[in-house]
Amino acid sequence: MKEIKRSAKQEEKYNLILVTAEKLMKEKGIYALNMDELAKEANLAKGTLYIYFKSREEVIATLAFKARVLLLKEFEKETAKHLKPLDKLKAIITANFNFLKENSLYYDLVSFYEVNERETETPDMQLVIREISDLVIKILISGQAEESISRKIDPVIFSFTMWGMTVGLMQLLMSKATMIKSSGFLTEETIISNFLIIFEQGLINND
Amino acid sequence: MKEIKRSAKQEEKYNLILVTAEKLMKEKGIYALNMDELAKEANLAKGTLYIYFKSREEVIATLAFKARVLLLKEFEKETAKHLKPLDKLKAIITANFNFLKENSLYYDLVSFYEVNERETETPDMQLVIREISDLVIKILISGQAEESISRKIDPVIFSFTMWGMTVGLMQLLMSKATMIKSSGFLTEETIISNFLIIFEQGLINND
Amino acid sequence: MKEIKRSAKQEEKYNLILVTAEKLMKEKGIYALNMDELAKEANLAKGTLYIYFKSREEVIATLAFKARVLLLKEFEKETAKHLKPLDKLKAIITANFNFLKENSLYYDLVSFYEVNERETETPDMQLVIREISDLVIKILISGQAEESISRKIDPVIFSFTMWGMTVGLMQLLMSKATMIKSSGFLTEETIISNFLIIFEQGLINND
Amino acid sequence: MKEIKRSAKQEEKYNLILVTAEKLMKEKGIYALNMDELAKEANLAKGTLYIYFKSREEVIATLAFKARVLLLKEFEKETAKHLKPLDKLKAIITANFNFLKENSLYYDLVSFYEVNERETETPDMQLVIREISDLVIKILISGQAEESISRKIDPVIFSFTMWGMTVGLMQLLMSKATMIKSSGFLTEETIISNFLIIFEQGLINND
DNA sequence: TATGAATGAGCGTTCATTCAT
DNA sequence: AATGAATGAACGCTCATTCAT
Repeated sequence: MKEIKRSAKQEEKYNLILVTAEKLMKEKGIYALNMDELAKEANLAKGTLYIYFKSREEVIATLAFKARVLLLKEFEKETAKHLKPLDKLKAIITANFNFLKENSLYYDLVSFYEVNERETETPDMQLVIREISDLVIKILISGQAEESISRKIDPVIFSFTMWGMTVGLMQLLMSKATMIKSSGFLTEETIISNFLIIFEQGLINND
Repeated sequence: MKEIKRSAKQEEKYNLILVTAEKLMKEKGIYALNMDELAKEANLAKGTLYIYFKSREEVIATLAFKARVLLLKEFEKETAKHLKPLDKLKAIITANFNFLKENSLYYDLVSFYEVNERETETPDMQLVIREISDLVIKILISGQAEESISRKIDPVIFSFTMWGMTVGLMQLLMSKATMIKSSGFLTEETIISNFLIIFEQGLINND
Repeated sequence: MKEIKRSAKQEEKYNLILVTAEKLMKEKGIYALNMDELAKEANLAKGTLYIYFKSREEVIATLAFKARVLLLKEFEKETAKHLKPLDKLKAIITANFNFLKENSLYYDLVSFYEVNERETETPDMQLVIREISDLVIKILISGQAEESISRKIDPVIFSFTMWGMTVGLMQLLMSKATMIKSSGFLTEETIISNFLIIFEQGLINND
Repeated sequence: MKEIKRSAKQEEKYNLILVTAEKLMKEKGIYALNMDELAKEANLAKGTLYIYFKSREEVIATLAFKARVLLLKEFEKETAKHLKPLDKLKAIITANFNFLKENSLYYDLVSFYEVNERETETPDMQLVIREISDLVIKILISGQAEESISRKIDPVIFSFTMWGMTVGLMQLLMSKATMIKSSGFLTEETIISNFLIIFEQGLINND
């Protein structure tokens, strides 16, 4: 994605656009990003945006890509801290949750592309998802090898399932954030820990 | 929600708008619904739409409401077919999946209102979600009473968790539908059944 | 203007429309009058309005007519209280001001038709203006006859001039009402009395 | 008000819009100005209008501002031609009348903003009115100083009164233009001169 | 490369009026 | 006479994209 070599100055401008887009989206949401405002906020001409990005869509897609990469890095970092496969998987879920809390825009971006089948979903982007998927698959296989994780679960399918249910739960946490806060009973943490209980229980080998 | 009595003719027109909106959204997505096209496709004047619906938003909200009600009904019907709590819960997930397959727009609408905190989310609409939630809670409690389901799981939190992870998985199934089909390995059915294994394992009482 | 004989019931409905229109215009201004709201507020079908009035314009025109008649009556009543021609004229200006204060909508309506040359300005309506004009002319002539008012002033022209400047001043009073209140210096009363000084001085016979 | 420097070409387009708006308003009235027609008539895309003006309202406000400035300039020019305060004041009224005859739209615009308390009434615009007001106040004070004008009249209040009654008279002249012409008796000139007689008589010092 | 003026299709909504019943 | 559903032109405004300079 735009891996053409660029001068430092160009690189800078490219990043400026991205950073500014991020800032604006944080303020008003993904859909509200608009090229006029983006240009003005970045102190660039509108036309310039179109030199660096083919379309508004591409700006968003690029950011979504970055978000995924960041998420992947986070997963790699957190799983590395644990030895047991199950702990690694739980670490992914926790990392996911923390990432959401600290980068809710990034999370929106991940979901945005998850929920809608976009034409701009480039090979690059799919690759990252694939890597996340592979990470999970490897962990699961190793867990089955050491017999801590049930062999009933297919690793490839599981990586898919795990991603879906985790993202779904996070989305719900976000969309119901105010409801949760005002409930006086639910907290994000208890919801997550309850989920982890089921999740762990669901995976362990009982034979 | 528009439960004012109407003549048969009016009812017909009201439904015509809804059906047409549904059709258009199926073709192009929820966001793409636009009043010009809706009017033209329904062979009505644009102004007529505004006799039956206060706004574009209300058209969508009405459909979303219908979708939720339909889903609730489906859940009630399917859970009634089973006796064991765990089977009831699994029936909900399966019903969810089947509903998705047959009414993918409706499913989009459910998620749409799930993901975005809309102002048009009326008490009516929340009530339905509440009822779905209650259905799950009751099943879980009865499962814990008969000791088939682990007491580690909080019923209220679980109803929340279950909804989030299920919707998330369904969304992923939808957005990756073509990918799944072309994988030659994954099928929606195997994904669901794998999920059910984890789900069941995660809930059962091991004491 | 709609002087066709009507049954009492019809007359009642006709008046209901007018009264309701008046009420709505008081709340939101002349321009904001809208037939939907008018029908709903009067508990009539929209079509019914068009039985009694040819158009929205006619509703407004009718009310403007009533306003003028009321104003004329007021002038007649107030001038009758005085003997001296100059006092009569001053009474008209004061009456005008009081009328404005108590019936600002009616005043708006008078100005509305004064400022814009409407096609709906019917002979009836012009007649009332003519009568107001005649009232002023007669007073002026009598003042000139008794030599209290300068003969330099042409009565017919004066009736025109007086109407223009008075309405103009009243309009300004209305449009600058908040400014006047907040000035801490100007009051409507001092403005009027200052005007009356000039007015009187301008008319009296100095020979 | 849009005093940002612009290229000649832009200035030209800016003026084109204003000139076209003026033309259209002359044909159909202020209220009838509409952006579609304006764009078409000016051979510009609708969006282009919104580059130069924030809104329809701003187009009108800009024209109204120009009208006021023009009027003020006219007043300054005409008053400068006279030495005696009373002659200066009469010159203002005459200038007002001539301005009206030659720029009836501009006059409408002045009244438009006079009659309706608009939100777009910016400080700039108020300043001009203020300057007109100050011009009158100074003349009156100098007239009182040299004892040609009655001290009974408060200068500040008078500037208000004079503006109201003059604008009112002009409006009436405009709205009754056809009636006046067809009367065979009234002419605009005799109306104005009659008004001036009263006006002068009303102000002079009789002590 | 950079600019930013220009475009114009598109949008949701309003509302005076008509007309079949 | 009375209804109110239906009409559809009209409106102000937005914004992603283009392109001459």
